[in-house]
Amino acid sequence: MRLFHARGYDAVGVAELGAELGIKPPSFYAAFGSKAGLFERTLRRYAAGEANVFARARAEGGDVATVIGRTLALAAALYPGQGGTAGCLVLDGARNSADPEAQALADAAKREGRAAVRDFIATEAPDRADALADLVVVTMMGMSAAARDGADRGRLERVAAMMDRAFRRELSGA
Amino acid sequence: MRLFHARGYDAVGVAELGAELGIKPPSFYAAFGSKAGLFERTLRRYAAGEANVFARARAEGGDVATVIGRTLALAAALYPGQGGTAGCLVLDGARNSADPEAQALADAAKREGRAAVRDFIATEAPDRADALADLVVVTMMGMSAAARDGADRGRLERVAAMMDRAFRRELSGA
DNA sequence: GTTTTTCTATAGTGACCACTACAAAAAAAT
DNA sequence: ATTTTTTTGTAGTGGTCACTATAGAAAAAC
Repeated sequence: MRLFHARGYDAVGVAELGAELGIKPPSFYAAFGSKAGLFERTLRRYAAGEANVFARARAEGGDVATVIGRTLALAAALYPGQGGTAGCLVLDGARNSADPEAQALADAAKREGRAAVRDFIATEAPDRADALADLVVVTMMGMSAAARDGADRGRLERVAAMMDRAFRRELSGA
Repeated sequence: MRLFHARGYDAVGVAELGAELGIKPPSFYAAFGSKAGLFERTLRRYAAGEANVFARARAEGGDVATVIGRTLALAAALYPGQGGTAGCLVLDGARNSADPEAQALADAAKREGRAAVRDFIATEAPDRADALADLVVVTMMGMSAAARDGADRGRLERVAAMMDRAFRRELSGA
């Protein structure tokens, strides 16, 4: 997971993935079927863990604005990463990949994440849920890209705080 | 330029670039020196043309809030692209590239663009210029990523309009 | 202890990568 | 018209990619 997260799907080879796991290519293919097979598992584990900042924010309760603000703050804390694993694996892991299978897997994970945010927002603002979900998703994509380009936690948190205010303002009615 | 923009630096080969230009590999290397050499030229042409939405927005005049709002609106109109060339070449062209030279070239272009925005914002809000520039850059990165993932012009313009309001609010003093 | 089965390592598959040596053709110069 | 220079196409360089055939080692069954 670390390698995919740090360098993206295409830039890491099967031999290197095997070395990280302590296995050789034949065992790799016996275990995962293909490079994309491991990527799919990796995405699943990633989205099921602490990287799902929206799920974590929602678990603590609160109204829509509170949960979204907490989501952005958690993303700002998470995205700088460590050991080169910056940004979000789902949002940027298959960016510019030449492999359509990897793109499709990441795309499905993104759609799932966006749908969860959209449906949650819809509980308070059903007719503006799409627009507000786009605002949140675009913000998270931007924060992930900025983190990948070296933005540290302080800068991301500053942006997250401004976006929290923006979201509250938009939610409460233009 | 079209190929780099549509698929990213790594995913397009020299043979294919030559075919697009109507030349064979040896002529390609005589003309550009290397694949990264063409990428550098491509970035320069891109940033010197209509893709530099901030320069275009600034050329029309107005105060900081007006120019930034116009910048975001122009980006929303440009980023959906055509023929697969979605998003911004500078912001996403070398994303996840395995070639450090391509990354460095894109990085330099990004820093240049951010500095221009920052310095412009500093003419009205010198002590908040960094934070506000981050807000603008993160927004544009997010819009570029969203466009690459298939967001159409309508959705991007909706986000741009909300971000315009957010920027105005932040600029006028939290 | 012998046999059978499962696993894994070595080594290599063809395909594609950025890049180039070389020779033929076109252009320029004398 | 001949020579020199530049340009270009053919073909191939070593390297790396995802992926696999085969054979030997470990483990399980009897």
